[in-house]
Amino acid sequence: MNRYVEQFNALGQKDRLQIFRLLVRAGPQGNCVEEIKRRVRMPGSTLSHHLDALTRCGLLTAHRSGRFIYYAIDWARTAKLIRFMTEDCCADLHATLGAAPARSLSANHRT
Amino acid sequence: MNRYVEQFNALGQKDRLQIFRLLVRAGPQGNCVEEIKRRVRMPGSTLSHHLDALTRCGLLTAHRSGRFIYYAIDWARTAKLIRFMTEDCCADLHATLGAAPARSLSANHRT
DNA sequence: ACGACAATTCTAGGAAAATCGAAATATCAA
DNA sequence: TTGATATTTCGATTTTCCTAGAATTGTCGT
Repeated sequence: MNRYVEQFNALGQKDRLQIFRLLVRAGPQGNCVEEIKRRVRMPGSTLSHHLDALTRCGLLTAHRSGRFIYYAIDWARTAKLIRFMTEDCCADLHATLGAAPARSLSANHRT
Repeated sequence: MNRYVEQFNALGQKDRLQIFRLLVRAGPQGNCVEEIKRRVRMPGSTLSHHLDALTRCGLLTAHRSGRFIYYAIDWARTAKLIRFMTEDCCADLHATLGAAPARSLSANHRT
């Protein structure tokens, strides 16, 4: 579960979520840092740290190709995170996704 | 999208994720703070801050009943977050959820 | 080997978050 | 109204995160 904490934490930051979504749209090849930088506009060192955070927690993969390093979504891990949310974490919700049942929370204390 | 950032961020902390999962299992009634505290074991003031964070970002609802304040999952909002992950954010994955397709990222540079 | 380019690591300052004891607020019961 | 219980707010400390310039590493072309 600690892995999930780190992943949620990685996505819980404006710039990093933006980067993540960008790479989702980039497809399996991903994008090199230069390309990402062109789109999100931030200093290289800052971007590098964000990419590192996303990679360390398993959301992205990185591989070098010549002078470029390509970052791409790690689909296996990402799928696991989603599964965690829908099945493990939100077991109850799983059945009612989208329905959002009305709660009835009036008179019930246990004393 | 900022709402989602806050929500991911809220879940990106060990204790808060634990609280969240606890409340998922607690069902629509939720639990009062005392009950939660008995299970997660942390000082009241710390717990209170975590509950506040989870509530402010829309993941929980709170309502008073006598001396107790019950916290429960906000299913509508939680469902929205999951939908964001599966549909909006991970559009590509949406089709292949659970399959975790093998990536082929070996020899493909664009230079 | 050298110069240019891609990206990371180093370093350090500032901002934000986590923590928790103590004091405050709210509700109930007698 | 007093005392007990439930929870939050206040205040202060510590830790963790974000940011970004400068220095560094790795790779290519010539």
